[in-house]
Amino acid sequence: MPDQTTCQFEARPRRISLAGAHRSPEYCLSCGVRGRSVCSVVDDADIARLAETAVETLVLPGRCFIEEGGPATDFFNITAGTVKLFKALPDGRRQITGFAGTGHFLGLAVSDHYAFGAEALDTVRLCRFSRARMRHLLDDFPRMERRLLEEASNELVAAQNQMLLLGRKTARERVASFLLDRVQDALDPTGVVPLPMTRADIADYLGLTIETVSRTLSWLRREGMIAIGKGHAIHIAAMPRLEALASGDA
Amino acid sequence: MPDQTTCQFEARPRRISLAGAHRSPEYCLSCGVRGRSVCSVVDDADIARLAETAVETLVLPGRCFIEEGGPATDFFNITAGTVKLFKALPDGRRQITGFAGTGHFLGLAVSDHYAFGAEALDTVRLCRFSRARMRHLLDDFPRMERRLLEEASNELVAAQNQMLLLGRKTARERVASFLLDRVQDALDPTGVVPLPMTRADIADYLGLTIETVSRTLSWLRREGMIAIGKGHAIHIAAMPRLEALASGDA
DNA sequence: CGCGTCATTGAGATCACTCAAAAGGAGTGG
DNA sequence: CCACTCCTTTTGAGTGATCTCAATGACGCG
Repeated sequence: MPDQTTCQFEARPRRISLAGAHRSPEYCLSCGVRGRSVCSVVDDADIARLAETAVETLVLPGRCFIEEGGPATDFFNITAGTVKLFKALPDGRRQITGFAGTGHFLGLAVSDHYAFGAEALDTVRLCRFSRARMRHLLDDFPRMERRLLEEASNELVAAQNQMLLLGRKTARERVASFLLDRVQDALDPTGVVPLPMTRADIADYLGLTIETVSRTLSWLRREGMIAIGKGHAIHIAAMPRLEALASGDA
Repeated sequence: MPDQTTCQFEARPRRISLAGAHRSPEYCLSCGVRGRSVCSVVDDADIARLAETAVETLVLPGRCFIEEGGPATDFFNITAGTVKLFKALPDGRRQITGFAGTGHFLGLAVSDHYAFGAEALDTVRLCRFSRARMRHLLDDFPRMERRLLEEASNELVAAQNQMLLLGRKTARERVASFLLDRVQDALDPTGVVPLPMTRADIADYLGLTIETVSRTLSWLRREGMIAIGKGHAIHIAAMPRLEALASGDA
């Protein structure tokens, strides 16, 4: 079982390319994530610059690869898997500030210390950029900065939505909002929500307890709004009712 | 009395410069806010480009100048006063997502609709940039984009802190955190916190009710941690105890 | 002085939390 | 294949922090 208290780098880093003395750009060119991430703004011709800057890293489930308060040495681009971002209080209370999936960019910080921690939910693959190398990259590709600004803007909007949720919504509204966000994120029109996170993670994300999350999901099931399947998957049975609940119209 | 429900543009816009056919750059050159805002990255030589892009606007206390969900037509740079940013639910519940003061840049959004509303707390002066003009400005001054990215990063960190507060802190911890943030913001080492906002605003910011905010401030006073002065000003009497409370060490 | 708004304080209600126990699932080893 | 363990999830009962409702007090303004 992964130890949640020790937040160590248990990753296995290796260079993107293993062939030849130079790191090859083929990896980036064939990267399925490129279209969805900051990397998309770098042309094929310049991709070598990108490839030689990145280090591929694998993070095992439950492992922490960003330690809250630790020195901010790297930026990360997630190429596979899902991570949770969180902040903690000295007595152990936790708030998950977001879940970051494939294509997400992590580590934006003016300070030289990370303001949050990051832990892998499942096996996560990511590209790692040292701060110094990233700075050179941004100097050479100003379009990356624009793209990062877009991403940061989107995250700010999400953060504001989450503040509304945490500050003003009831437990039922929070869980409904969460499920809808997830189904949006999964781009699955059938209404099946994959939940790679535990009840504890959902609770820490919604500012609730495990018990309240569980009770609320049971209530949604009894009300016929969702169906709870095997293996952490939930099917949304009454989308309009759930949407009304999530937006507080109920 | 300002009507909070109608969120209209009650501002009095006028061009920055009134002298001559061309808008003069003197306004920006002598602007006391320039050093603290995105404008600082534009050299004196190029300041005319900046000046001709901005429109000075005055917003009266209690007036809304960004309507949540309305078309995102402009960006804003606050040159005087304080505004509150908020989101609302259909039934009237509100969450203030932040207070923005002099030098702050508003309106970052990828969407063409504002994700939040903004209302003046006191008389607010701001520079207004249309989206189209702003885009040209960013094309010409890439350093502005970098500066905006820094500002967005800082706001993200603040948003994450606020999520921790809203999701996991008690009422006492929230109020203590709020007072400390304010004193930090005011750069006043004497520990006097100016509070230009009402109890209702504080409550909507901290995810509490007016009554709880009031009760908690009274409790802090009884405990000797603060002194409540005239005219919405609070003096912090026991900084270390307040800090311990805010961080959850109590 | 009288009015409206904002802030404080009190009493009771409620939603979510805490504590506790049982049920469900996954992995391991006999 | 089953027994066993560990962990997660669910459900129940009671508590408590915060909310709601209500009244009073303080302040500014015409």
